Amino acid sequence: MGRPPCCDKEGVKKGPWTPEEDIVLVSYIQEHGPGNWRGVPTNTGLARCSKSCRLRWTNYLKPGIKRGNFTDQEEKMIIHLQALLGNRWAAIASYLPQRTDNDIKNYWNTHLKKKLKKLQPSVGQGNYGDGSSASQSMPRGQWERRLQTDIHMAKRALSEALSPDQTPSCLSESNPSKPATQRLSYASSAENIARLLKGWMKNPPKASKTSSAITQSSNLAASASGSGHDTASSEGITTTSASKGNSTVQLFDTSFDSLLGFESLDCSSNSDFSPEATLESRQDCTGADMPLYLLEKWLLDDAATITSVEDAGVHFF
DNA sequence: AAGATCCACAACCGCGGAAAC
DNA sequence: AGTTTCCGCGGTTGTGGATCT
Repeated sequence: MGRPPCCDKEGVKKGPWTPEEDIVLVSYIQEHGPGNWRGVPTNTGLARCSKSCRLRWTNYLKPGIKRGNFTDQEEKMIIHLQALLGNRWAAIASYLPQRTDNDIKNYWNTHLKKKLKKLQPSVGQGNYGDGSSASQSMPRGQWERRLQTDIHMAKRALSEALSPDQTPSCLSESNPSKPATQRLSYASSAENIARLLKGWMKNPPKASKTSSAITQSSNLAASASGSGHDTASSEGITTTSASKGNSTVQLFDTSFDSLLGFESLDCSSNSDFSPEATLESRQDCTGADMPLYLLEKWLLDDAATITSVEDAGVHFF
């Protein structure tokens, strides 16, 4: 039995997140780290359920997330992995570290499904249908390989959990003098928020009280996230003066003081934080640029093959 | 120009597994 | 051992923007 809904209590806000909420959430996570989601709403004062907070973080605010514009490489990878794993988006997402399961799922449902249907009229009968057929009619050998994939995921998660300071080498090369996790984390959070603010600025809410703070904040976020790519700064947002007596402003000053702990994170000076550069630099260590036949081989072959592929210098984990 | 329809994506919902009690 | 609680996952829905009529 599943548990009853966690968010049926009164006063829980639903719907799109506002920049204010994002800032509060990111600020809190910056301080306490992700996890213990139940405590997030109470500790932050957010009128959101814990689930919503977790979702917002994992799907949107979490550092290192790349959004939109799936490359051909990514697309092929998703198609292959979907055929192998079925609709197990979290597992698929683990091979595309910059993409969230939700993003992949959406992309599959909105783009790839149709694309494959066009290409293969008999798609419903094969592996490239909706994932259920892939997993349900999975032969035993393939099921075992799937299990093996799960084990690899678990191993990876475990090693990450056991070594919080350890990050993939590609992420720590840009500035060896600072903890890579922190550097990437906050820079990317700001980047994500800046992106959000960009959209928000197009249709700012009527409450002018916060808009000046947000405007200021967006500039801060934009500056923190570096320049030259898709951020609020590229939209030509002007800085407006914010009244220091305004409590809202103070809130955001505080939030961004906190957030801009990452102004010391050196992200602005590192042009590699542009989405494109980040992708490229990461591909070196994620295996995203790995030839697909190797990937398939790796997924389909037995453990010995995995070892040999890794020995050849290809490391997913 | 206005309304209808389509599309993409963010967010919600409910379930299952696992940990905590 | 049984129950409750939490987290994560996959399916689905709602909404806003884009396109079409």
